[in-house]
Amino acid sequence: MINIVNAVGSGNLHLELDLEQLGADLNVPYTEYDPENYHGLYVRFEEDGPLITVYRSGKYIIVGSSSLNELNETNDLFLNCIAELEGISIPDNTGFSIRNIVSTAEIGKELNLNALAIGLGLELVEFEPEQFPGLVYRPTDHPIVFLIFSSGKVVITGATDTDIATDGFEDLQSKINNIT
DNA sequence: AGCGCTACAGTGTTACGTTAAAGGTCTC
DNA sequence: GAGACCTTTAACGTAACACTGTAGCGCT
Repeated sequence: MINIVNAVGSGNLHLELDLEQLGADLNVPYTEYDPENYHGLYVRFEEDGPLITVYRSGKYIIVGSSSLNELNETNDLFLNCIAELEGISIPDNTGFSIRNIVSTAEIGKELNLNALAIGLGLELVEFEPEQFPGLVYRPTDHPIVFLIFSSGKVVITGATDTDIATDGFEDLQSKINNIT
């Protein structure tokens, strides 16, 4: 069982945007544009909600959603707000898609990371406890990366679909059971 | 003419900033 | 004890670098 903690998606409005003007015109409670600090316009619908970063090219990124539903709802809200603006028409296909899902899971037992590193294959593993306490595992059969901790907790990142993360984690569990 | 050095242009790479989780280490 | 930092991942555009190639100059 995996638990999504962060979903990242991106899309394209296919419009050249004046970010300063857009930030002023958008009917959104939180916007921030400080080109001296960063060249993207930050947009939020809630103080602690997902963050939308909009670029001059019309491309945008949404980060910080704790579910795919929240990610898609935020995208819809954003597009509706843009569509309300005078002189801007939103294309039918913004190409919005999920780019990265970060999730957590639990193996359910304490792990010996040194033994696990050998069992998983040293060429697929990075483990430098003096630098970072988690073991980084990049399986060849799944397009994801695992951060595995001695407590048995696991962070799964790089997935573009929940099925990819779930399948990868189930595979990891069975590998760990064979090793330990 | 040929070589070596310097200066500049152009290209390529990297960091930035954002988000989230995990747990160890360090500073205050 | 609290908080920051370390690591990973993805997207994005810009700035700051590093690096390479070329041109020009001076010396032998």
